[in-house]
Amino acid sequence: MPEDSTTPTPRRSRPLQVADRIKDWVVERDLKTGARLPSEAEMIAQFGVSKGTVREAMRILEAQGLIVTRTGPGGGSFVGEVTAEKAKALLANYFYFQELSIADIYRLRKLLEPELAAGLAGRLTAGQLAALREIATRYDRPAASPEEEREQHVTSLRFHEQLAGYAANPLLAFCVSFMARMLADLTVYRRLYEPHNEELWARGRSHQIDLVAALERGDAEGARAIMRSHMEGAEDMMQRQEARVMRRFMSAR
Amino acid sequence: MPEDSTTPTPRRSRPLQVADRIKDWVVERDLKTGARLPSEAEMIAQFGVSKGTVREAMRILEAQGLIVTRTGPGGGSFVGEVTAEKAKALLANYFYFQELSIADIYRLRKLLEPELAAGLAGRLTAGQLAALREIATRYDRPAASPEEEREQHVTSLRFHEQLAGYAANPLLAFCVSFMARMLADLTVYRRLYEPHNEELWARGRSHQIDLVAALERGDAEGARAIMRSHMEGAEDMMQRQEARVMRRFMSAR
DNA sequence: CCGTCATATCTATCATGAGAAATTTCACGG
DNA sequence: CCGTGAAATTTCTCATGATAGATATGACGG
Repeated sequence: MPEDSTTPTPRRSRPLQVADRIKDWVVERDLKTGARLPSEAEMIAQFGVSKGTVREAMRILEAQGLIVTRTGPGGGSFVGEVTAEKAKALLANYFYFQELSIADIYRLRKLLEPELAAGLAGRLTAGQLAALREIATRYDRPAASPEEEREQHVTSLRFHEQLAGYAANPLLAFCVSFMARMLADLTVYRRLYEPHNEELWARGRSHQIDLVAALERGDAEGARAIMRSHMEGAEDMMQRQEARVMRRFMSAR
Repeated sequence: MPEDSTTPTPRRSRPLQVADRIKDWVVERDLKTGARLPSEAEMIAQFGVSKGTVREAMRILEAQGLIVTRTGPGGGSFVGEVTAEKAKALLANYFYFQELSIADIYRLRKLLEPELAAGLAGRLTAGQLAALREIATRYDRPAASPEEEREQHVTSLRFHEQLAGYAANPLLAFCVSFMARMLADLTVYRRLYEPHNEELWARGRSHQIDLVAALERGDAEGARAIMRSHMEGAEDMMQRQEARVMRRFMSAR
């Protein structure tokens, strides 16, 4: 790898240095989620910096989801597992600047969702299957209003997020779940002249129900085929609408 | 979506609130990368909080890659595009806790890399093709030592990152590039009894060279096939070694 | 013995002000 | 015209103290 020796060493602020040392400290000792970190006062003494500097370092780590802090007796800072939610929010900030199109997202969905479905065939518990069925059947009639239609769309994406949550492959799970999240955060401007397509709605719904059945009977290739078809239908539906990604920070709130 | 009304309102610290308001401020005005934010003093007045609180808010936004700050006259805080590097580092923190296996990563690589290659056929400039060739031919002989072999492996992954950088689809580009990065950060413990497989090395190298040729002549399906084959060979190579993901924060340094 | 509520205590949180460090600007001398 | 250095400006760091919130403790009533 070509080392850029002309880099002017972009000065590393003290809070950043402290944050780095704490990260190293955690990794070296292989501290697990929930492990206690030194108190504010101890860090001040340990690193020889002021309280303000320590606090800024803590905010940095907290913003990345690496620690959590609590006040009160027994309080302090603790190693905190980065949640999928947090990771999605942070990653969404990146795509805020990237002008991502619906087509871009669906190009990946069409590759990943069928693979996810196939991998889940015959591996779900009765409870998981029931949860999926509950979501898939939550709306049993076509949307009566644009608001309701949007609600149904979000629910449908919830189905995919739920499904992703069951995957054994964490990377695949995250990618699929992230895409569903991005799509749910779209602002959809329905073309007024585009009539609501009831047939597409019915197909999408039965796809999800059929998919759950295929998963239940362990039919991997069937599940893959259904999902592939489902993705094509969904993309069609999105493309017919004039959808744009809402340009905003998802904000990790 | 089921709203959890039992959520005990997990108190939002003042720095977090200030960070939120600044994000909203940026999004509302649709400020672009490089746009100037109010000075520390102005924010203190604007939000009615102390300097420390404002600074903590800035560190939060900075940790997420959303702003950069400079000292001196004309200095201050500025809207800062989240870089791919930063996004990868933040996301890597998530997988630090997830026990990701080589097989998990390759399952996605086998799906995405061929697609990426196919989409690039006939779309690269002479300069881009030359850059790829330069990386692919950087090592013209089998590795003589374990260190050299690891170096070659990292260089090979650089090839894929470079390729991803040319993709038109930002999501696909990011996923592929991220996976290459994760693999490059692996700690590879070569099995001592496993002899270096010279044939696999030669195949991998010619794959990359053939791929560039296919891309140059606009042969999408050829590129896809070569990449698919290349992925299978690479996975084989990784699996033969005893590789584990290094458990560490990539630290966004 | 067990639950519940007030209270004490522990901890992070928030505020203020002084001074250091960095970086641009601009005047000055070569 | 160019380099050098002083001044101005902005964030950065430190120091200290007061405050608020969460938890544990213990008293009290059932």
